Amino acid sequence: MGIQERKEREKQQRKEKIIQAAEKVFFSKGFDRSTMDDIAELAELSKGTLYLYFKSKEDLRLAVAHKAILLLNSVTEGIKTMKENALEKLLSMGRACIEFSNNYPNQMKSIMFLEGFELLQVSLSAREIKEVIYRDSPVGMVVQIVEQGVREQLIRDDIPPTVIAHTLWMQFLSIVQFVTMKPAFLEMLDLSPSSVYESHFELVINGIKS
Amino acid sequence: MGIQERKEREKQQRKEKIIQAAEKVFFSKGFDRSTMDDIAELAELSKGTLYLYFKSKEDLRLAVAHKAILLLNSVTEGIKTMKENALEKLLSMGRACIEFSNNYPNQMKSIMFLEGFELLQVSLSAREIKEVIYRDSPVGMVVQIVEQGVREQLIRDDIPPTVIAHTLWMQFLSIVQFVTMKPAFLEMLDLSPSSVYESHFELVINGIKS
Amino acid sequence: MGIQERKEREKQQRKEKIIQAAEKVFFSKGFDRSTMDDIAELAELSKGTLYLYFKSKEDLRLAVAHKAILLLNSVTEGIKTMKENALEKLLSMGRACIEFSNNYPNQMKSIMFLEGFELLQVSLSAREIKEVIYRDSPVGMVVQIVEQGVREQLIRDDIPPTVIAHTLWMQFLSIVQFVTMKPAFLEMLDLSPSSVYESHFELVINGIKS
Amino acid sequence: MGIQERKEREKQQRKEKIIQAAEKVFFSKGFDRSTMDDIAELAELSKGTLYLYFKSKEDLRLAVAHKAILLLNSVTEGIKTMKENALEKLLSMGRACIEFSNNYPNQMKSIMFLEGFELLQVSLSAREIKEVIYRDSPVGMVVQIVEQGVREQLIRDDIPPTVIAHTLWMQFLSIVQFVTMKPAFLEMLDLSPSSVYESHFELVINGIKS
DNA sequence: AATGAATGAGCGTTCATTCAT
DNA sequence: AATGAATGAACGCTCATTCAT
Repeated sequence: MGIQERKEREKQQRKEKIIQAAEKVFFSKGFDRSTMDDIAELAELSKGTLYLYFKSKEDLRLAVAHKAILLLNSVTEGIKTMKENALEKLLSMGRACIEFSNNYPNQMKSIMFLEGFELLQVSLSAREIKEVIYRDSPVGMVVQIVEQGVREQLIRDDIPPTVIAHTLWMQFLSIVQFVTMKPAFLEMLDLSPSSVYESHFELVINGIKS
Repeated sequence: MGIQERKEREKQQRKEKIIQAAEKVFFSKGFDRSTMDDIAELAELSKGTLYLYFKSKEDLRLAVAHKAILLLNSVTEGIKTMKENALEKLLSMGRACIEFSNNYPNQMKSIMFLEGFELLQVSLSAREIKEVIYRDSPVGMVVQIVEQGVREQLIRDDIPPTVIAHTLWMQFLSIVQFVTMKPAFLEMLDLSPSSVYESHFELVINGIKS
Repeated sequence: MGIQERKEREKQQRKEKIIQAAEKVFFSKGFDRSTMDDIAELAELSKGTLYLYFKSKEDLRLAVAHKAILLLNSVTEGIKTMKENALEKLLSMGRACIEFSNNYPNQMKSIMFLEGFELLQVSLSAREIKEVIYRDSPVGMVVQIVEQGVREQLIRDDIPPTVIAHTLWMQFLSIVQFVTMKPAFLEMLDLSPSSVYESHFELVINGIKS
Repeated sequence: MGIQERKEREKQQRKEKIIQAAEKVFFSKGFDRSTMDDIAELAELSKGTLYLYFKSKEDLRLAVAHKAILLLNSVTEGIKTMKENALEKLLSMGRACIEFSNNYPNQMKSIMFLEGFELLQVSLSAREIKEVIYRDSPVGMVVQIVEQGVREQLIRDDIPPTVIAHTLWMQFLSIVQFVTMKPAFLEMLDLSPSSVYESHFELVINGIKS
């Protein structure tokens, strides 16, 4: 009864707490430089306890990434069913992602990290990557919107929608990365993050119009 | 005299040999997974000697990246003085970079790596980053070309040239990263690298036109 | 009453179940490589429950050994009251032990283990050793038989019976150990276990004759 | 020249020092309970240095055992060429081994340990065992002496010499084990080690006479 | 009585860096 | 200048034991 449920809930909370600690550590020091000790200390748990919830550091990395992707999806989900046309939807989605990036910077870094560079240096099988990372990747939604845009004759049809969508997504991630990871450059160039984002959208939307 | 010069030359050769060894090791195993032993063995020097030429592993990483950037610059340098218009120059530069990426994949990874994600996870001071990495970054040339394009009224002037240039460069790196690091996806989507690159150029050039 | 007795009986059964699980685990993986988790899982009990019945892993090891010794005693007990002379009894006892070793190899290993080498590497007080291990050791019976043999003038009396008995017992254990733990050598030497055992008996009986 | 030689000698001395420390630790606490930290501390070296000389803990175990066997061989070697008959030689060898056991108790324990119980729980291939442990095992010499005894018609020929030799050797080890590891029992039985040894020799020599 | 979550000391091994030669 | 032996702080992970429920 209630007691069972409470226990289960506490277990989930603890798991969540570990994931949150791992997020912070992974994205302040990088995955390889993070230690299970760091995470345990931040989670206010013993190192041994971590292994009660996650079978390895790699497993924890995966959990961190998956959670971030699900969170981002929950934020962008509503856009799918909106009455907007494809170009407006892409813009909405971009802005939603940026808002997400402001609200949950660690999670955004996590997504970039896992969709990004280090992927092939990781000891994940291709199956695991697809299952865990890409099954729920936001890029899927981008593909759908681009396909809608081609049907609406708003988006050029001379390039396959999947290519356009992946290109857009990668470009978007790169801009977020730029803004997030190199604030010093923005200052140097006397630019605000939002102006960079809007310029980016302006450029790419312009680029894909039919 | 001659003896002095020979000594100096030999010193440079040794330094170069170490950098070459480090390149190979870093980009076959990843930076964190590379050991100074690996590098020393490949350089046919003792581990202690490495520290005569580079004060730390991080310092060696920097040297590797800098060399790669200089090499890329040497490849793109000619474009600056060509008779082409800005849009043609951007395309030329993009294609030159891709050719560079094919000819020197390790060096290209190095550039992406150092201009990319991990940068702030690294124990470099902001000064060092600017000095070593950005002083010679290819993005400087992109800025010049975009400025030329604005003068030629080929490129939109409603967004500052530096923003356009950096956006282009980051987008370009993200596409190279995508093609290089995730070949499995290209296969899945039944796409060739060159078609992805050309689509990318098509989109972004279209996007920046005035 | 009945309820009390049933509870007591169930408690004993649980204890026995734990010992059985421990036997299996200890003798398939070795004591040090066995974990309390292994044992708990096999006993279908929680790890914490193990500590209700045994105060430590070492305590459990002792219980396992003691049980094995009692079992061996039960097998050899009948020999004491037989009508045979001492030499015949020794042979009978040796053969009974070998049969025991075939029927209960794990238990035999346990006895060898605990009477053997590792003993002093174990955190047992001398008192505990005597109490638990030697109080019921089969060597006691060997002493009695040798004393009978001396009375019967079949066994030499120039060496104290206790010495002869312990020597015989240790030699016997060493042979069982040899046969049990190094089957590869028997194969190499093209020998069957039983021929080794019979040779051994032949030699030692011959050696102790008066 | 001299400098090279000195370095080499110091290296050997360090290796030897590590082996000596390992011997002490292994045989006071048992192999599994011994830690590389223990050994490093006793050797007055850092733990890392241990791995400069031995690639793993297991490798160190092997070195300890091999050294002990070689040392024992060096002590018994002279017996082979003596003018004694086989029975006298066996006695000489037994006494030499006992003297060895007194002078080098750790090494003797090492031999017993490695020829003894734990052998098959060890992650050594059969090849390694033969190569490292048995290639030089003293049992080989026992075989030769027994064969001589059969030729001299002093030792019974109804049991194959190899069986007799291995049986003798195992019995001998078991007695040494008894005396070495269980001194409390000797006290309890009011026996001196030497009387136990002599009784043992008396019994087994008597047993193998033709 | 029974659980199982939590602990934390400890393990074998690695490797960037130092330093005597 | 060059070496390579030595260091020691980490690392990911394990597991006997405890204790609140």
